[in-house]
Amino acid sequence: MKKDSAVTRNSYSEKALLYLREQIINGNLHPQEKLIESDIAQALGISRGPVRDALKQLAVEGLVDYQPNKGCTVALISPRDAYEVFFLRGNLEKLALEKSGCHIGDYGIFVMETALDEMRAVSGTENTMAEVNADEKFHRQIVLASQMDRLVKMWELLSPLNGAMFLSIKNANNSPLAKVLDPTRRRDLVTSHEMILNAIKKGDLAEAYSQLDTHYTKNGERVYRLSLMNASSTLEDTAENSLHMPQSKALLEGTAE
Amino acid sequence: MKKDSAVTRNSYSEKALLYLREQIINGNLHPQEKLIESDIAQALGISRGPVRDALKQLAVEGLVDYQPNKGCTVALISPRDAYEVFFLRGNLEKLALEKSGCHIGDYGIFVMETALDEMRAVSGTENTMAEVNADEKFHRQIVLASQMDRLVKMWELLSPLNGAMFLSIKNANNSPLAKVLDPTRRRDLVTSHEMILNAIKKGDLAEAYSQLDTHYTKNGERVYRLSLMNASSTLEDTAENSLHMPQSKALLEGTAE
DNA sequence: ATTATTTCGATTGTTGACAATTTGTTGTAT
DNA sequence: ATACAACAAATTGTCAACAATCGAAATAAT
Repeated sequence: MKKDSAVTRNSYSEKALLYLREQIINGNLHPQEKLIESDIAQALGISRGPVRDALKQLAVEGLVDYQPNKGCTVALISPRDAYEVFFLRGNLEKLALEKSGCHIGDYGIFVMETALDEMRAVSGTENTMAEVNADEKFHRQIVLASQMDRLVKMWELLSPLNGAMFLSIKNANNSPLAKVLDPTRRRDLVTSHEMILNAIKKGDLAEAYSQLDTHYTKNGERVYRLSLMNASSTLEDTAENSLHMPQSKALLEGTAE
Repeated sequence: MKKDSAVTRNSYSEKALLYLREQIINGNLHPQEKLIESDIAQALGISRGPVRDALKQLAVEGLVDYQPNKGCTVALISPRDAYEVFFLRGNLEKLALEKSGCHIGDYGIFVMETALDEMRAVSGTENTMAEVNADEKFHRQIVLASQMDRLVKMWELLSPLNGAMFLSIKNANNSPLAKVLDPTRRRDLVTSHEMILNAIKKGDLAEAYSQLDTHYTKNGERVYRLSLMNASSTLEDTAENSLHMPQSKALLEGTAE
């Protein structure tokens, strides 16, 4: 009777949130597309209330733009945004490492290696959602080790956006140019995480900083290149869309060494 | 102010949000006190919908704890939480300074000096809310100079909690012990900000870092001492505090001026 | 033809009622 | 008395209808 697991027993608000978040991250809903509460509610077979809750949460996460009395649109993630998210995520993780003294603990290490295995497993497939989940599981351990609740919460707030950009990289891979880049990227996904983990295992804080920097810097550059392709191919975009990317070389220098 | 139209025409959700946030920060609502949607709605003369929205937002800000199907309580801010908020705020500002190359701009400097004047003005009074506002105005310029929207948003998310702790410091000043500490604190409020601003004016990034660190460290230690006092004095109030919202039948309308 | 004004449709903001869930209470059996 | 089940009260979650607002088409004015 009471066996219904926590997942099945989610509230409608939660269901709508998960549904919309996945739809956005998977690219089924396109940037700047209008999100109409009644339509979403009808599609999910629920009423507008829970949908409104979900949209507000998504607005906090930055996946959705909200304007009072005007409604929500799927957020258009500019190269600038992407840079910021990677920069913040990376630096939050560096702060977490500092706080934990670069000590994750046996269980944490175990989880990270499990996540690495998952990355290797999906490395050949097209299952981007699995990639995102593995990546998140890996990095989450770094943040959790800080034992700072607010830091974790803050980091989690950036995760959906991070996932969205993961996906946008994948979508760009449908273009011919990207096909070439893809294998490189997939290899990097595994190896760069391996190098991070190794540094942490050694307890080498400076090295871990450095690996985190290059990891997020690479991602930043990838998204930047992607945005260029998008800009040239599809979007006859408005000027504010293509905000110039900051110096992509020293993307994350921060307090490292 | 001149934003009269904007303020007056705020949505009920926004009004409820501002009202509740101020009530919590001012200490009129006590930690762990249950927040019952119907009561708040009735007190404000509106319905539960907007109140729910406000509570969800407050939960994101960390001023309120939310449990599904159980409702909201005013967040109990532990010394640990206080430490984390100061730590994060300080480090976000350091990141911002780094990004701006420690260059705030003429207007920014002007605003910061204005904020400093406000601090000096209220230095002798009991107007803690004014202190909070001035402090916020000062530090916000640092963050804005980074020109990183996400960073600003993230920093703003911490502001309500920061304000709440400001206030809790003040409340503790009602105790006899704190009376001694108070003048010191008020002097520090001005001087420590002066030192931060001077470092920034010189463009001395390292010095600014250092001043920010000591500033937030001092605040952290203050809140920590406060928590010790609270623990010893109000020992028995953990379990059953008052349950209902006392005053303010129509306090909501008071926003016009 | 262009600009200003009005109307109207679509969408969000708000509400009060109802359903589901949690919590406290009462009664019963051991 | 204690533990446990059924019930009752309080509170949150959801819904469908209504009101307020925005945007665009239609109309009028210059």
